[in-house]
Amino acid sequence: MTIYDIARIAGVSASTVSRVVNNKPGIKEETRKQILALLEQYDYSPNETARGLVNKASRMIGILIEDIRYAHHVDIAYYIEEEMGKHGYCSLILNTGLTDDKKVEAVKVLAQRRVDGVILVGSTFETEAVKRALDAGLSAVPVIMTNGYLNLPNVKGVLVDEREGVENCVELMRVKGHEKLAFVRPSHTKSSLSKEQGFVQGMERRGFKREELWIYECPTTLEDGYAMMERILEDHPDVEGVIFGEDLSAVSAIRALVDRNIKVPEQVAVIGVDNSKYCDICYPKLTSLNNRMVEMSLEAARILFDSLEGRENPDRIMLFSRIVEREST
DNA sequence: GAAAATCTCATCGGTTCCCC
DNA sequence: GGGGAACCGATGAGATTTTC
Repeated sequence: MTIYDIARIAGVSASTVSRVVNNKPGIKEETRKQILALLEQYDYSPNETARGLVNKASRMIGILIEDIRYAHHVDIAYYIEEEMGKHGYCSLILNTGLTDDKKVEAVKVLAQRRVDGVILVGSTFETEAVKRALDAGLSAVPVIMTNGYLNLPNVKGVLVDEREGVENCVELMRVKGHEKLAFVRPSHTKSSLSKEQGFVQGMERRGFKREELWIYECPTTLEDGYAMMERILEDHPDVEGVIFGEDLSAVSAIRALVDRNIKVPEQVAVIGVDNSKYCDICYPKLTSLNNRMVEMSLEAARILFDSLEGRENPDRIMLFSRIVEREST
């Protein structure tokens, strides 16, 4: 059912139907009522593709996520999709994969789909290849990056100070009496490097030298988190606390400690990052750095909508993380 | 003369400007 | 108040031109 069909049935032109659909003035009340009744009767719904041809707007935004299997990525997509949906925007969510090639390909897909705006989830999009792709294909639409930033005129970033947050985790460990600490970063992203920097600064403030620090890298899986904790215990049996760059590995690490009858937190304390749902379903419950994923997602959606409506915002907005203490510290 | 390359135009479903 | 027509951009069908 198109406006032409409605127009034919109503005995008016398509332009008259279009005016009624868009609540434009200049239509006799009687005609408006008749057309509205027909729209209702035939359950008319406008063809957004056709609208997009004229308005040069698709009412669709793109959300790029590196790996949608991660719980906190799903959460971010959920909140953004829901928030943008309230403003009448439909979300196209793409799982880009790890490599630059795939991320660039995803940017091209969004450009082909003529999305009105884009949200990039995570600092892993902070690469030269992605920057070039955005500049080439999506320079005319607003792009919001969560937990990262690219220096382009149409890009804005919502960042969380995870460096300071992890530094505070080191301080919490000290207050709780845990001196010998290890840090496990999830991968070599800008965000995880920032967390590592927080660990280094926190430890240096306590008199440790950079080369003395126990820093590891571990993929974000249950198996790898478990194996990583075993390795740390093997390398440093006297370890008193471990800070993981994300929650999933930290939860596995607690399991590895419990399996060895090592008391958490009395003998080894554990802290994660993300403050995800995993924190409450393990025993003891995991202390975690709340990097404010929900607020960051909502803020990204708000800034994107502002940009689409022509309202200005700063290029970068910084949110501050805070520790949520549970039983593992 | 046949095949390939190139060009032209209608089509889709809306919106909006101009005019009666 | 309301109709007609141009227009949006990609696509494909058909017409025309070029090449071998």
